[in-house]
Amino acid sequence: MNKVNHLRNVPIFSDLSDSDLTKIALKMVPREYQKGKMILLEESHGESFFIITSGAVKVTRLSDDGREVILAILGESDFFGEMSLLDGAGRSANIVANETAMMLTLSRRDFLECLESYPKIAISLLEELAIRLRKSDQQIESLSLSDSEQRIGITLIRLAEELGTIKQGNVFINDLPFQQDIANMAGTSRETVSRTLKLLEEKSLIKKENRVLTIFKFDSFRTAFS
Amino acid sequence: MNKVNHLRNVPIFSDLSDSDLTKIALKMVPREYQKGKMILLEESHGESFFIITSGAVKVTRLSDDGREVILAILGESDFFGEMSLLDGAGRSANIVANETAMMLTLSRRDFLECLESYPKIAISLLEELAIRLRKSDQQIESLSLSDSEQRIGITLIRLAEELGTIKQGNVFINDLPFQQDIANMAGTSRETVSRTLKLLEEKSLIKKENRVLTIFKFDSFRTAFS
DNA sequence: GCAAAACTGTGACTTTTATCACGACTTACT
DNA sequence: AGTAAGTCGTGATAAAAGTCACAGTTTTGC
Repeated sequence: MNKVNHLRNVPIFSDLSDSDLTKIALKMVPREYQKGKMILLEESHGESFFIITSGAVKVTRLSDDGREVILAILGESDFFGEMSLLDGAGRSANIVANETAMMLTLSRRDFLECLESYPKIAISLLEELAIRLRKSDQQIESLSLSDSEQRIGITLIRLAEELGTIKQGNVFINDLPFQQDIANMAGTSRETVSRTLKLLEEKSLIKKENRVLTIFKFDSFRTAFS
Repeated sequence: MNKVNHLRNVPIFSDLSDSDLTKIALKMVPREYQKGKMILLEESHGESFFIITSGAVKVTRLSDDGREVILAILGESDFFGEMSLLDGAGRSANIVANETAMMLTLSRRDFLECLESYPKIAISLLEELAIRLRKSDQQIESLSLSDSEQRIGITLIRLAEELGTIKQGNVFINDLPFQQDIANMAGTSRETVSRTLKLLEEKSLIKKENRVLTIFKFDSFRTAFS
C-alpha cells in the first residue's frame, strides 16, 4: 500500500483531496521500529509527528520507581507526537513499540506548515484532541470513583474498542495484552486483574482462553460498566 | 472593562488585532450566572462557547450515586464549552457557578465561523487543548500511582497555580475550596483531606487559617510532590 | 449579633486492595 | 523436544484509605 492510501485512512487527513494528500505524502519519511524500541527518545533531530501504518505502540508514563501507567495503545492509522509539537513542552509520555511497527513521520516544520496551509486539518485535529480529552476525563472519573472491578471492566471496553472484532453481539479480543499491562491501564495490580477476570468469568460475562478473550453481549457489558 | 479588553486577556484570542477582536466582540452575548447555578444544562437554544469575565466555575463529572469528581476550577479569562462544539458529542462534564459569575458567550455557528476565518485561533486552541491533555495525563498518572498524600499535595499545587498569589517564595491561597471539593479533585475522601492537611502542617510544609492556606517554599513543595 | 446551616477534626472500625510468596502453566527459542 | 524465561493463579498477610459518628468550629443570612 502506498503512502497516500495510508493517509486517507487517518481521520485528520480524510477530507483532503488526493492531490493535497500527495503533496503531504512527499514530505513524509517512512521508518521502522523494532518491538520494544523506545520511540521519540532517540530522536536527536527534533521531534516529529508519527502515523502508524502497521504494528502497535503503547503510550506510557513512568514514575521514578519504575512503575508505569499505560495511557493508550495505538494501532494502524492512529497518530501521535502532535502534543509536543503544539505546545512546545517536552514530551509528556514515553512511547514504545509493542510489536514491530512501521510509521510515516513528518518533521516539526512540515507539520506546522500543514496546519497553516490546510485549515481543515487543524479543525479535524481539534476534533480529535477533543475526543481524547473527553476520554481522559472519563478515565479520571473512573479512577476517582470506581472500585477495581469497574475499572478493569472499563479497561476491557477500551481494549475491545481498540483491538476487538464483533461477531453476533460478542466481542473477541485476539491478542489480549498481558495482565500486567491491563493492570497498568486500570491503575491496579496484576494479581487483582487475575482475580477479577476470574470473577467476571464466573459471572459468565467473559470467557478467556490463553491470549483470546471473549466479552459476551458487548452492549450490555458496556452499560454495566459505564 | 469592555468586551474587547476581556478578549485580549484570553490566550486563544491574544494574537488578534484590535479590529478583529472588535468584530468578534460584537457577536458575543454577555450573561450572568448566580452562584450554584448549573451552566450548559439549561441552555435550550443549543450549546455555546463561554468566556469567564468574572467569578469562577467548577467543571465536574457526576456518578450515578451522586459523588462528583472535580476536573477543574476555572476563573477569569478561562473558557469552556468548546469540547461539545468541536466533536458534536453531548457535553462531557457539568459546569456549576462556584460564585456568581459573568460570561461572554458565542453561539456554535459563530464559534465555528471564527475558527475558519481566523486560523490563528484554531492553532492557539490546539495549543490550549494540548496543554489540557497533558495535565489530564499527569492526573491519570497521579491517580494510578500515588497515595493520597501525594495526590492531595498535587491538588494543592493545582489550586495554587490557579488561585494563589506568590510572596517571597510562599504561596497564599485566599479562598481555599472546602475540604470536600479538594477531596473531589484529589480522588479521596473529605476525612483523608482533613488528616493529610494536618500532617502537612505538622511537617511545616503548609499553614492553614480558616479559608486561607499558605504553602511554604512553593518551589521545593512542588518538586517534592511531582 | 444570633441562630441555623455548613464545614471541620478525630477516634473507632471496616473494607478494599496491595504485596509477598510460590507453584503451575505457556511460550519462545535452539 | 527440552529448557529457560516469562506469565498466571491463589492463599496469607499487611497497609492504606474509606466510612460512620459526633462534637467542635466557622460561616451565612436575616
